[in-house]
Amino acid sequence: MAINLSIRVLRAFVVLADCRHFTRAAARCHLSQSAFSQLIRRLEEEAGTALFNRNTRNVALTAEGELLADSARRLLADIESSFAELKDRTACRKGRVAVAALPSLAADTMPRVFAACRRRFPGVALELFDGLSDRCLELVRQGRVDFALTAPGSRLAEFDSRLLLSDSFHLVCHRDHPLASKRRAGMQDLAGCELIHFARTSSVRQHLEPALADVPVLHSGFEVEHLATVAGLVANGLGVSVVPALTLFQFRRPELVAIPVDVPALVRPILFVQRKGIALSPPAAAMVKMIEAMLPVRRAARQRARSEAGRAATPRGR
Amino acid sequence: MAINLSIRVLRAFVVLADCRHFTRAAARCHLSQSAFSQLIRRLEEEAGTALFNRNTRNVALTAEGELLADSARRLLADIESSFAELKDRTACRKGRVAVAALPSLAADTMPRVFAACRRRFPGVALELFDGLSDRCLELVRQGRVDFALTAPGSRLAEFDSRLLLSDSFHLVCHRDHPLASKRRAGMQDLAGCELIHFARTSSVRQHLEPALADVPVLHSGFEVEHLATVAGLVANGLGVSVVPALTLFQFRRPELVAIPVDVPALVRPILFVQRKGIALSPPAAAMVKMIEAMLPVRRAARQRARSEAGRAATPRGR
DNA sequence: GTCAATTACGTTCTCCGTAAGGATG
DNA sequence: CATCCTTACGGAGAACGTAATTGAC
Repeated sequence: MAINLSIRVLRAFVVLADCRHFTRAAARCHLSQSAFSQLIRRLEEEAGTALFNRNTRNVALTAEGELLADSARRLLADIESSFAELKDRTACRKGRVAVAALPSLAADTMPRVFAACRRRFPGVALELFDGLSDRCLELVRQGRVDFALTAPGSRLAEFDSRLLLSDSFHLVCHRDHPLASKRRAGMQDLAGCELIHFARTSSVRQHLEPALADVPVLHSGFEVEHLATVAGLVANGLGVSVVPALTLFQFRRPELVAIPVDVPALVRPILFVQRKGIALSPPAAAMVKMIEAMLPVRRAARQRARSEAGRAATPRGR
Repeated sequence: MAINLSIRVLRAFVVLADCRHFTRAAARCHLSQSAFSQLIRRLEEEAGTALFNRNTRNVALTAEGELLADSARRLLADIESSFAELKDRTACRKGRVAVAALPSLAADTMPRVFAACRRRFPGVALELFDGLSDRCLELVRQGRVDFALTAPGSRLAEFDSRLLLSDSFHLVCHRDHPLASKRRAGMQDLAGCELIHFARTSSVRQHLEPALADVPVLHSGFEVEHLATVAGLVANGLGVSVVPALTLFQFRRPELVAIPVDVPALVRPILFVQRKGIALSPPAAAMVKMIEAMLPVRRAARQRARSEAGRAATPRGR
């Protein structure tokens, strides 16, 4: 009673309806003519009626065959377009990738990733959300983004996550500051400096706090949210700050100097986070691959930044 | 590359998409859960992408799965309605039967067949064409009718035909006519009678001609086309006629008498004719079965007519 | 520890191809 | 009698079920 056709059978049926010749239709379907004959017979059994009037000389659709042929043609077109759509998505010719990232990554790394992605997969729509780690995780939780690049946040165990890179910290100060000539800095070097703090909610602050526990820094009274503000304050000699390497692009001004902080424990882990047990969509997976491929470059860039740090954080050509 | 799904697989996919539980979906598809799992895996291979995010605890569609599920639901509905339409036709719930028949059959036999057919297959549209045998055959040739009930005509070899019944002849005359009291008649009884002829094109005339070759009948001067005219002429004592049993319904008047003609060679074959090598549509085949089932009834009716013939051809109720 | 999906493996069954058969023009 | 569809039959591969395995909560 239940219908159990295969698409192959429907296609073979339509081919025979078109060329009205078993031998030729069989050849066109890459089947022996005998197999083709059996296939049509089975189809007719399933349909419960003859679909072709045929003898050894002529083959023509019956009225029922005409009816089914119309449906079959429509169905095949529909099936094929549906699968074409699916293939377009798996081949990243269509689709959408939404990413949440920390402001630092959203401002520098992700635009470069997106640019490469747009070049390679022009049909894929790209979306970016920038926010602190809790906001990033919330977007992942809601399924509004495919994945997030963020620091560890609350309830991280709800997600699948893995370490993408370990972001080191740099001391940034005015080039006229006493520390500006150093090639490397330790936490104790900050003793007596006026430190510009980040808001307590930021992951940077949360990483710095323990490391600064026993360093007698002077509190500048500034506790800002945006890196650009930090840069402005430091550039005007109102204090120094300690920022992750990934944010250094904000500090590439002639009057500023960035010095790597040599405290192995002081690193900000950047995680790749996605919903637990959810496979990435093909374009999202492709983007992740691109991000990972760009990571060595970034590491090299970090090395370059480190070696440049002795002089000044000069703006990179772009 | 080419798609080779079966409907079963699509249906299984939709079932799983609906109930998001392999074991239950497998049961609903009457498959072992293992077979079901493999089936989904094969589908995903064919689709080229994961369709479900799943672990041992949760099953949910991926974005690609959602896409395919939408298509699949639509496709299944389409396929099922197409096949339902086909089943309706094979089950004679829908369809059309067109028949060509000689005027005698079209006026009496076919209406009764059609009435029975309409009762039994109310969804089937019925069409009737009445015409002489060449016209009937032409309609069959053009495919405008499914079959014809007719006398042998020109180029009969072009068709598939078989004898449906042999129509005997009756002498019809006014009840005051000298022959009216006979129970049976031979050709020689017509000697000296005024005979009302049919048009030369009619099959009746063509059958009578040879049998009358050596009978010295008087020619009435009438040569008409319609049986009702013959009946009118005979009823008014303007002559006698010899007509096939199937036309006797035209002569059921109190003033008329019908007497069977006992000439074995004088029969008019009524053929079932269809296009060569063309299968009948299901409702047409059903109608043919009904016609054949009604034939014994007709034979019985003919017997009844014969036994009534001694008295008068009294009108049957209706 | 239990429930559920996957994997392994032997069996069954479908489907194909070769070859013989039969019908038609 | 040549062409072309159908039937017969044996083999290859797909699909199924049982049972063991893995994984999640």
